[in-house]
Amino acid sequence: MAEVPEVEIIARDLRQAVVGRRITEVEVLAPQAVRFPSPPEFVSALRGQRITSAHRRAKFILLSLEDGQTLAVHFMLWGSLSLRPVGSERPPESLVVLKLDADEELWLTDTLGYARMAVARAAELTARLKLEELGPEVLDADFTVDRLASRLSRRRSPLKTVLLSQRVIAGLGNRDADESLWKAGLDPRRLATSLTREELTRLHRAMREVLEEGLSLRGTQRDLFGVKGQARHRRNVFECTGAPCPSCATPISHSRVGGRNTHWCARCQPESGTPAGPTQGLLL
DNA sequence: CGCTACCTGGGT
DNA sequence: ACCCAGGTAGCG
Repeated sequence: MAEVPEVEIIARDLRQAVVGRRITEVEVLAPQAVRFPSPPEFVSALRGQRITSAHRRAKFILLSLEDGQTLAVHFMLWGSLSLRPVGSERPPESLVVLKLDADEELWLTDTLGYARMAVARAAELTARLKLEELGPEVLDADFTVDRLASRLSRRRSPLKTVLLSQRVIAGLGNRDADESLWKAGLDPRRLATSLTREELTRLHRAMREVLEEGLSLRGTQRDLFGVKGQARHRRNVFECTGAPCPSCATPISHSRVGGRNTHWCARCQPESGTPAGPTQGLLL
């Protein structure tokens, strides 16, 4: 439920509503949600700190603290952050609660319980979370077709598998990878190294459009304030197995690629040859 | 590099 | 009663 558009929306909300505020209390309700340091050290590292900035890198949210440390948050599959007035009823899936200036609370919630937080000085955090090893951000202005081409040339695996690796390219999750490949008219099972220049151009454009659209609709989930995003009904292939392709009406195929659920249109995304591609189709 | 564990709620 | 999940670390 938490792909890059959803994470970016929360990061933007945090920049607006949480930066400049002070963490006055910390409650660790689920100790496994704190990656490092130990939960008691985590609490004392955060307590009293003012939050000075909020950024996203891949699917991490990074909150800078005034003493130079950084709080990292990762939602994994179903995690989220919510900002609510003190006294609001906390959902049972709350993992960590940060009280802000005595009047609001920031909740890390996750029904699956995989979401994680970590605190350390920037250099240590970068090393332990391997942030330097992450690939270029799809949404960055300097992410060019050339950059995509050189990143994809590094691994001989199925396109879908390579696109999901944040160490190759940072930006696509399972849903957005399937949607991007559909828009680009590319079979997810093709070797990542096999794309022509024209196909790379289509993929580059599709990836950026998919993420931008998700952002403009404010994601599929609730934002920091509990408002639902509108992107959830804008899927063309993801979890649409058997439904007609929006471009050509062929039933959408489904299988596992690299252990992940994968959905595509066998007609618009042929294994080889010169596809028409849904971008030249009737819809969207 | 590909597979599995991690965990709980909701869907089948 | 199963089964499965939009992510990732860690293992063989």
